[in-house]
Amino acid sequence: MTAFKVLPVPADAPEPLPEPAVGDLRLEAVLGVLNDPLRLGIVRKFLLEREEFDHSCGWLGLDRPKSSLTHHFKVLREAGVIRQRQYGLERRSHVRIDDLEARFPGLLRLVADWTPPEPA
Amino acid sequence: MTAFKVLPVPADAPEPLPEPAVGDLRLEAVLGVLNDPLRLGIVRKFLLEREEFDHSCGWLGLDRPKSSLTHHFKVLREAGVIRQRQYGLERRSHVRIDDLEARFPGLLRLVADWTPPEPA
DNA sequence: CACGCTGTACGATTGGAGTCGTACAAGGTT
DNA sequence: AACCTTGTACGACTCCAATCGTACAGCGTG
Repeated sequence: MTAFKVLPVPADAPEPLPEPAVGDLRLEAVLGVLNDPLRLGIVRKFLLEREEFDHSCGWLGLDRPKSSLTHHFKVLREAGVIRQRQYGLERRSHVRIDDLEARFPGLLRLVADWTPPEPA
Repeated sequence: MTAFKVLPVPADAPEPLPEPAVGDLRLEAVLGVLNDPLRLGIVRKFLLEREEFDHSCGWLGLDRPKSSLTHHFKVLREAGVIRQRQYGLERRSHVRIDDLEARFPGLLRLVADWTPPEPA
């Protein structure tokens, strides 16, 4: 039913970092977090190009300082859009596809179909 | 096909106020405008309780100063969420259901199903 | 024409979010 | 242990958006 690839979570995976429960997801919070082209691009790339279990912050290859990326990933996690786990050095993330699809069906489709604005 | 009631526009209706064309609607702009509980409530009420052709600003019965409401309606219009026409004294608005459904299918369903946060 | 009504325009204030530098913590590697 | 790598924490700065008061414009009615 879900149009996006959901990868299995290893049994020995670390606990996710603090995040809102599915029932606590708020539409206005999710939308308020997806109004930024940078974050929209992050979520979109996670949806379209996911191959392994999940990806570290640097996998995106964004040309921004690390402290900026930390900020955006934290914002996405606290709104309930992504889940983060600590794997040794790296903090890997993935989109909470099932949760978002359950609460806001169709929303991720819009994000995946989003076209970034002209860089010019 | 559209799940929302679309009322016909009278032939003698005034021209709409300046607004983005359908093709120019931007997801990040629309989401960025719907991240506010007040505006989310406005659009939701327009979707659920629409009976006449369209409604004036005061129809909502919101307990806010007029200058605040003017601001929010303008923001919604400039993002392409609502269309506004000047009818003599009143400026009446309606949600651009067809346009939004064409560009971002399913988005209005999420807004209509939205539950306002606890006022407590 | 004078008044009332709807809504705009403008400006001031406020709070919050994005951006990023620097310093630091924690795990891995050799 | 020394070092590298990944990412956090904190703080400062800037900028934008929300809020709203006041003054005004436009239309309709008596």
